[in-house]
Amino acid sequence: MLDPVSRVRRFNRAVTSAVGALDTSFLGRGRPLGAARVLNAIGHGRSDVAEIRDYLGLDSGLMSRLLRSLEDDGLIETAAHEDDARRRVATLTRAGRREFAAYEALSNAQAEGFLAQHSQAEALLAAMDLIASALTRERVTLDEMDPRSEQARYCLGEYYAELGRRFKQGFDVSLSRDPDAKDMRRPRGTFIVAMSDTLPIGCVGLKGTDHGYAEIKRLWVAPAARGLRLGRRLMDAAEAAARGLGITLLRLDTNSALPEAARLYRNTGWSEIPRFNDDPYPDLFFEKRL
Amino acid sequence: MLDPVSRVRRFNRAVTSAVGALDTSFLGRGRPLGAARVLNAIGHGRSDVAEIRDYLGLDSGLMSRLLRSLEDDGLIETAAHEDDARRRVATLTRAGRREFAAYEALSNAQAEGFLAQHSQAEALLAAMDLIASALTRERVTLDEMDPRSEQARYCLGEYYAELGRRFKQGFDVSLSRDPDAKDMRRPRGTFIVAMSDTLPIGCVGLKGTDHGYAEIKRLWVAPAARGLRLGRRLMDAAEAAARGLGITLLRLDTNSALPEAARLYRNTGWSEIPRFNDDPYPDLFFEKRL
DNA sequence: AACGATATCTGACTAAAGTCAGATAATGCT
DNA sequence: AGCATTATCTGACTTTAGTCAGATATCGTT
Repeated sequence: MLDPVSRVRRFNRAVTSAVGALDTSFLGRGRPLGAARVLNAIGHGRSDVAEIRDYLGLDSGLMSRLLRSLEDDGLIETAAHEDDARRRVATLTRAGRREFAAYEALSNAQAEGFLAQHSQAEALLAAMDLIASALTRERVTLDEMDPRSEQARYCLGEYYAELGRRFKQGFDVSLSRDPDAKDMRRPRGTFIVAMSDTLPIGCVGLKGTDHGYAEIKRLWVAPAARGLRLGRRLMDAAEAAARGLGITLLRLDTNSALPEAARLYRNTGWSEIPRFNDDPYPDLFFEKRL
Repeated sequence: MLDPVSRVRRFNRAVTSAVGALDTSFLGRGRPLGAARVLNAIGHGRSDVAEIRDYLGLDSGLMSRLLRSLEDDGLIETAAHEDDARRRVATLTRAGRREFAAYEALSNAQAEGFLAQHSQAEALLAAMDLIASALTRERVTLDEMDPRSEQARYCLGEYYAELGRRFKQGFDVSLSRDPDAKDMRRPRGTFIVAMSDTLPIGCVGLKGTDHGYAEIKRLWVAPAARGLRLGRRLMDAAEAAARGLGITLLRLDTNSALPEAARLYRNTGWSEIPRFNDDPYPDLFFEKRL
């Protein structure tokens, strides 16, 4: 009754019946599931018909009919794409926005109801994040973003908070050599955020310098996404970006309070070097030639 | 992007598409999903037709047709129920058992594959247990069981292991006043196990004594099921059982290293009393008059 | 302008799931 | 024995989802 496979299967059973209930809640507004899914995809900002079709995995004939039925109900309007008249874009009408809002309210109420049942919501949410990340593992995208973007700032905030917990003396960004955002933008460097669905779950910065090397900074993976080898993927992406920018030498600093990071560096071709800056926090320094 | 409701909804999206994949894997054997679900329900020991219908939420006409199609394929046999000839019971034929085993193998392989992708399987399993318990919360049953049953012994083992972790000096059952199994059986007492699906997730013992009171022993809730107010449900059930046995006074001992337990007792009408035994582990003693 | 590629739409289909009104037979109760 | 109730089955439907082969219009390229 305790072997791992049984536990996964128990989870599958629990979730299958819960999803069934979720689907029927989508049916609560007298519309077949397929049409409801298309309406919601449009409401969530997917306007391109081909994109929706791809996202929902629908046949083009079926997709076309679902669009017609939503159009007949006065919920959406379609028009030719402005750059390419073969493609169509769908937008919600006023009635469609109302209907979409009703679906959103249903979904939110359902989620709130679930949370309200549970007295330790934070543990439950952490577990949900972990599982959602594991399930969407192969759909995690690594996107170059501005280090000042909302997603990047979220990652950095979590990163600093974690350093604060893990360093005995805490962590104060202002004492550390905080990289300038412009050093982590092309062409000097870049900043990469790992996105799972709409949630940022990791980041890494490539910071250009004037000393003949670039630095890797702010490598972070959300607790809920650990174990998916995302750190390695982020490092690979940062190195690839560095190569693309013509950078041939990378350096980084880290702290022995973060042993999993040092392990990753040692396993991926980095070698330890003497201290190369006077930042008070790091006590380990690495270099890698590309 | 971080509010609890969004996190729940992200989980729902992740799980919905994963369940879709799980469903299509069930289609891998050239049988419609409905028939496959009925076959699997029978394979998992649900023989009563009405019970399967209820479990899968099927219309009686549809159910009947699915049974016929499985019968035509030679996978099941149906017969009248021995107590009530209106009801029918379904059993797998030899070919049906083979087919069911093939589905089981598919499910197991799928679960194993999922675990293998993840390098921190234990954290993932703990998260799955937690969520499965939360989702099946309203389907948790409290069953009176023999304290020597497999489920009871599993709970007790976990309970002792947890005491070992939480007490500074560890925990050795043989030093404690281990209640005799027969004191936790009717009519002297009882033992109640909380079952979620097939997994025991909590227990409590009611131990009869010859001193004019009964004792509550071995209250335990699995870590994955905390926050569901299961401790309170178990205590309520134990008190109800005590009332049914004509018991009017309950006592229990506990340890201040288990603050959540003491909080529960104080909030549910128990009052602290002086030490009433010489067990080395407890340092807090409670009493409740029914 | 011609031509192959692409995006969508339409018509004609099938499979699966689900609904509903009886029919049939067994049961429990008076 | 009579009668309402219950469990299942059957026939006749509808809805939803999905498939596939063209038709139509547009695009990019030559």
